[in-house]
Amino acid sequence: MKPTDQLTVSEVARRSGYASSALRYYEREGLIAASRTGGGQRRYQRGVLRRLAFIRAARNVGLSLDEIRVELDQLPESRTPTKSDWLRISHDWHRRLDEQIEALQALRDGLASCIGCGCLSLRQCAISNPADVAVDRVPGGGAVFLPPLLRQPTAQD
Amino acid sequence: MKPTDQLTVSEVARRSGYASSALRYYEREGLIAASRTGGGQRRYQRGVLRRLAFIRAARNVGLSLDEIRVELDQLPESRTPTKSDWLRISHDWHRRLDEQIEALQALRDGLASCIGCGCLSLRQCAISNPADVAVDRVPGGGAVFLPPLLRQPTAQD
DNA sequence: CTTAAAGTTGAAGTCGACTTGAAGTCAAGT
DNA sequence: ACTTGACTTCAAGTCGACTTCAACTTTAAG
Repeated sequence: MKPTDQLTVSEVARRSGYASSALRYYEREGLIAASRTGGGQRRYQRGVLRRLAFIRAARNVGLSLDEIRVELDQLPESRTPTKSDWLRISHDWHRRLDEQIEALQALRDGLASCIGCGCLSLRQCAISNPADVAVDRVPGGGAVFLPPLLRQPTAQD
Repeated sequence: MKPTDQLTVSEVARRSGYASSALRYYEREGLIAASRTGGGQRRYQRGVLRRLAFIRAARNVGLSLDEIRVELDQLPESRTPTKSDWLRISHDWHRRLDEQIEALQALRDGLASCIGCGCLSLRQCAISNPADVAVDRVPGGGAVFLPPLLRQPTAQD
């Protein structure tokens, strides 16, 4: 096998769209791995690109790096996710997205009714008071939430 | 007029649902105002509750405090927003929410197609590569994004 | 062999929106 | 007058996900 799976940092950065500092950070966080040259430089295997695409996808869906690590650890080693792995995960992600969408729609619709009703005081306003939307707030402090911003798309060629 | 508009910090905190530290922070940031007693303690006017409700609503829609300050400054002084003020603002918020919803839907639908097509590699995946969704990225670094989490509802009585 | 580009580390900085802590002051009831 | 709880300020801390910096070292080309 050719040096095809001996990608340098800059190459992975370019192809994944992540900054090299982010790659180092992800490695420290245990999300990706790399071997080293004699001199101590990182060399990545091709598979890391798929892993990074997965990470970005998960971030887009709203998962934290901690959650992503758990998800990745569930796929033993570098085992390529099986069809059932992917089914399980994508179903979960789909559900998350649905929840986020529903929360936003409820908020938007509440706003629409506010426009109509002229409740300028916002006192009972569904927008400032979306209690029915943000339920499921876990006692411990966890929560149901809407996603952070949409991350940069992969620059992968 | 009775001391009705001489609310103490703890009272505003209780009725607005914001921590008193948050109220102090908002004051420093120029979002709300308070008068002082001889001894230097804050006394709020009733109107601050409406303002806080507005702030929470705006936060729920995804505005930053900076954006909210601009919005508030646009309403000269403590002028109660007129019908047209509110129409303008709520239209803007509605639009923002629609954008966020559309972005999430595109993401979700891309995910659905991924499940069907079995593109486990995620190479061309719409989820890791939602370029068409996150357009409008301003050159300067601004962006189009999805909202942060849904804030706590007002505890206002 | 030289050189420039690319890579290395650890520590510290950034951003937004607050919270926490320490140390001291005010307001109100008895 | 005393006590207690509410309040004050200013500085620093927090969280997540990275980025930036300084000071070196390795690699590859010429």
